[in-house]
Parts: sequence; C-alpha cells; structure tokens
Amino acid sequence: MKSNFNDKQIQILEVAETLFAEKGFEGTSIRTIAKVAQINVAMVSYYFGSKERLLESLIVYRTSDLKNQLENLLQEDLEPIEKINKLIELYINRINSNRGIYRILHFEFTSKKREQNLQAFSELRKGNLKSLETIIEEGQKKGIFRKDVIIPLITPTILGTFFHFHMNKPFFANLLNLKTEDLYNNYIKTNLTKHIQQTIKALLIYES
Amino acid sequence: MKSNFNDKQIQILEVAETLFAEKGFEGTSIRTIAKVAQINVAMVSYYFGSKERLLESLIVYRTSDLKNQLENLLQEDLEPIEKINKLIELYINRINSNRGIYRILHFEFTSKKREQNLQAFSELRKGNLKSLETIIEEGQKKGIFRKDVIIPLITPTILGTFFHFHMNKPFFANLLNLKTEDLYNNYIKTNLTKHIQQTIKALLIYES
DNA sequence: GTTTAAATTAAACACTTGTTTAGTTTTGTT
DNA sequence: AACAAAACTAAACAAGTGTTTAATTTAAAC
Repeated sequence: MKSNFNDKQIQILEVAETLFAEKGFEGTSIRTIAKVAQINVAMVSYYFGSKERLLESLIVYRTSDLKNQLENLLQEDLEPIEKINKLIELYINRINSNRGIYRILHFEFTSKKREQNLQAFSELRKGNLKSLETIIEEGQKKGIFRKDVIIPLITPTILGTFFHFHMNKPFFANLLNLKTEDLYNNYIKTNLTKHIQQTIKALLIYES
Repeated sequence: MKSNFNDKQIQILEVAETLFAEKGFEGTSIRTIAKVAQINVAMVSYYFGSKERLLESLIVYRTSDLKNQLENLLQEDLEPIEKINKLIELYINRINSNRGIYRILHFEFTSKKREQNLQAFSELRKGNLKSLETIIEEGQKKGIFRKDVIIPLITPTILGTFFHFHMNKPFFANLLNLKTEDLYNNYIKTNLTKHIQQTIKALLIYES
C-alpha cells in the first residue's frame, strides 16, 4: 500500500508525532510544530486543514499495517501457546518501536471530543481482538487452555501491563536501576516481555 | 489527620479535579475552573499561587490516606493469597471511587516538566510496593508462591489492566454491552476484579 | 465603633492560541 | 518564454491563556 502523504506532509507528521507524544495534543502548538519542522505555520492548515485533522492523519499514517502482521501470525503452524507468546512479542515490539503514536492514542482516545474521529482505530482493535479469540479458542478445543477466561480482558492485561510500565518510565527506571536508554529498552525486550508471557500463560493454563 | 485546606480551597480543588480528569491539565483553563466553581479567576492564584501548584495541592489532598489502608491490610490475619486478593480489591475500589485524581496522575506523571513536583507521589508508590513485597515473600516462605516472579512487575499488571480497561471505557462499554454507568461499574467490581485476581493468583501459583 | 487583616472583585497585562488572508515564489506544462 | 497551478510566506485576526494589579467588600479583633 502506497502512502497518500507527500514528503513534506510526512515531515510534518513525524515532528507532530514526537511533540504530541512528549507534550500531549493540547500541550503542543502549531507554531512549535512549524518551528521544529522548519516550515511556515500556515502549512499545517494548508496540508491538513486543521490541527485536529492533523492528528487523524497521523493515526492513519501509523496504524495501517498492524492488521496484516496479525493475520500472518494466525496462519503460522504453531502451538496455541506459542502463538500467544508471539502475539505478545509482536504487540510489544510494535508498540515499543512506535511509542509516539501509541502514547498519543492512549492519551487522546478517552477524550470525548475525539471519540468519533478515532473510529477507524476502534475497528482496528476489534479486528485484533478477533485474532486473539481465534487463537484462544483453538487452544481450548485442543484442551490446553481453560475455558473460564474472559477473552476481551486479556488485551487489557497485556497492553495495560506494558503501558503502565512505560508510562511510568521515570519511576521504574529509578526503581530497577535502568540508568541508560539501552538498559531500559533491553529490560522491556527481555524481562517485561517474559513477565507478560508468563502471566498470560499461567492465566490460560492454571487450573484452580 | 486534619486537612490543611479551607472550604473554599476544597471547593476549587474538587472542581479542578473533575475538569482536569475530563479535559486534562493543559486542556483546562483557570477561567473554566473559576466559572464552574463560581469564583473569581484571581482566587486560584490567591489561594494556590499558580495553576501548577493547584495540581500539586490536588495530589496531596487526594492521596494522603492510602498508605494507612495498606498497612492495616498487612496486619490482618489472612492467608497470603487472601491478602493479595484483598489488596487487588482495595486498589480497584479506591482508584475507582477516586477516578479523577488517578486519571490525572496517570496522564500527568510522564510529563517531564511535572516529574519533580510529583516526588511525594513517587514515595507513596515505593511504600505500596514494599507492602506488596512483604505479602509475596510471606507466601514464598510458606511454599505457596513460586519464587521466580518479578515482584515490581506485578503492580503494572494489576493497575495496568484496570487502567487500560478504564481509559478505553467507550470501547469496552460498547464491546461488552455495558449501556449504563451502573452496568459498567458493576462489571468492574465483579468481572474485571475477578479477572485480575485470577490472573495474579495463576501467576503466583502456577508451576510451568 | 473603629481598626486591621483577609477575602473578593473587575480590569488590565502581556503573551499564546488556531486559523485565514492576500500576496509572493517556485514548479511544471505547453 | 508564457502561463497556470502548487507551494510557500509574513502578517493579521479574533479569541483565549495564566497572572497581577489596585480597589472594594467582608470578617475578626480590639
């Protein structure tokens, strides 16, 4: 799929992404975006119409290929628990290397004003949930997974754990002695990912 | 402990809490606060010094009694797993009935500008973590809990799951058919709480 | 009842906000 | 080279921002 945005638009989108993620949507002014992107203030209105529609464009720009990645995973020839582990890894890797946009989504999705604008995002999420359901039902049929788990609550556990950790980065970096960016990223890729996989596996398999 | 704020200040704080939670800190103007609280714009500066220090006061005002609640729980004569379950219930109940301030904390804590102002909050959290550690180590000594869990990552799983659910309220209310506020609240109190308890229990007890 | 301090007010201050306008420059096409 | 469309600009616009000022009202102390 070819991008509908030209070079200049992409330049603006990427600056906006960084700033929105750092200071929030309301906390970022068009003039700041223009200054950092080294363009005239009027260019944002010229290319995107308004600040609000710049945000919408940004979301479209960044969330258009996750769907395929998930569907490919579904097709792979793996045990259900392996698929779950890979799904968790995929989510974390993806969000971790697109921190900006996911932080923005996380922050702005609740705002009632924004609700309707982000409906495309809502559809994406429903699709993702369907993929997860498919995997878990496969495991249940095979008798590996327990049947009394509430599937829609598994995503909050996966993503919520990651986000809560990441949103409180200063706190955990201090607590766990992750002094450099590398140490922090490495902790996510290894320990945090493992913790989430361990948690979901236990939840799906443990019989009380 | 007696509150250091007078009636007028509390009135302002509670209006600010509602508005900050709804529209965010940057998204809320002092003039809006003044209008809703039916006071003059200058009163905020008069009583709190600045908008920023109004936020600090709000945090102090709202998070000063959680510590005791947790310490009382530690003293109770219960099995470790029961203590964990009660701790989860305590967290969710508390955050759920103080949604405003916790949403604000969740949103504003990451902002680099705010980091140092919220240090009191950081100390509170470290204390909470210590309490959780005590309970889990008790369970490990008794041979009930496995020993390879990363304790500091359990809080992110508990709170993250709850927050992720709650921050995406429109999405989950739609998905799970929770049409009224009551249905939504009831779902949190029953299903979501149970899911989190089930998850943490499985994580602590399940042996791979 | 007068004095003194606290509470409250409307107005002004200086500055930032998103957006639009009316030009100017650049680019591509014939 | 001439033209038209696209890209870009500085300036202005109206509205909103947090904070301060100086004046007034209310309350407490004597």
